[in-house]
Amino acid sequence: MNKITLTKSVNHHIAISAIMIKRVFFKILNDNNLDITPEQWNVLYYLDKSDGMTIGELSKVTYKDFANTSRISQKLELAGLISKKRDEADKRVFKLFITEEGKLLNDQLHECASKSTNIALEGIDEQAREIMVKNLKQVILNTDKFLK
Amino acid sequence: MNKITLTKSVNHHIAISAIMIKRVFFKILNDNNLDITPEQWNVLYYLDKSDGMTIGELSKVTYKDFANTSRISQKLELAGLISKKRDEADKRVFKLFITEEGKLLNDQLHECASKSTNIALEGIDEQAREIMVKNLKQVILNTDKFLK
DNA sequence: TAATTATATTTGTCATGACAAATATATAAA
DNA sequence: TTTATATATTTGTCATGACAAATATAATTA
Repeated sequence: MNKITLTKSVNHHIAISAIMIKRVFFKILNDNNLDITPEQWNVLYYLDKSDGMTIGELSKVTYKDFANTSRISQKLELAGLISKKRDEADKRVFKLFITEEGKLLNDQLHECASKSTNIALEGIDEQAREIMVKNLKQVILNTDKFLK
Repeated sequence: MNKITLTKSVNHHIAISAIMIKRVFFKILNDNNLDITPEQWNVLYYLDKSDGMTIGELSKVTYKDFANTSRISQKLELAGLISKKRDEADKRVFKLFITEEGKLLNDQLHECASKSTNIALEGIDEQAREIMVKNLKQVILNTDKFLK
């Protein structure tokens, strides 16, 4: 039987890279006394771009399930970074809005994200980065298709 | 201020790819009625290659902390897939050994891992895969250095 | 209209990741 | 030798991810 070799496996290196990048981001957030997680930032990021998204819409763009997005939103609301409003037309739906405080924090978080990108990608030139994104998009497409 | 654009961010695509790949692997495990997680497999994988590793050694190679490795090992032991033996020379240390049952399962898991690789990397040729691994290794190196 | 089905969100449970604190044993220093 | 320090592992807590079940409201069908 053919055994996988992790030291050569793309999948494995993606997994480890993801963990390490998250750890770096965590550390930077911590060093800046920002009490928020990368996942929570993700939600802030999208709301800052298009305010009023629903939990469901956010779930799709963040590739998380409803349950997690729901809980992350609860925490952000509790922290005063977003507000939840029930949709009048469809009362099942919640729309989420970023608060002023959320916007301020979001700007700081962009700085942190930028820093962690610089750290992670040091020594990898622009062209190589673009190719990485292209191939990773392909991976996401492939896996998405399989899971449908 | 310069804001990040997630649709172009390498970091972001690594994170999403990692989640999606794990989900695919999970599904394949499930479809094959294999009651194990990708992380647990990771430990089995290493023990199958070099039996008798300690929790600490495993932590290093799997990029997890001692706490998680400890708990993952507990579950594997409970499932009869590995056994833990205290080191005679240094009684703080536990050495882990894969059982026959663990070896059998490990072979099946290699099949599943192979399947999920094929799914994730469809349409990406061998050369591109090698470049991906090379660049991801660089990311791991960079982040590792920063976290030291 | 009443019953059924679909959709949006929430809650519960378990595994994992981060991190701090606790425990046990080794090693080094006074 | 006693004390202090370092190392290996475990346990506790909280956030997140997967997944199933529950709840509320809409939309569809009989």
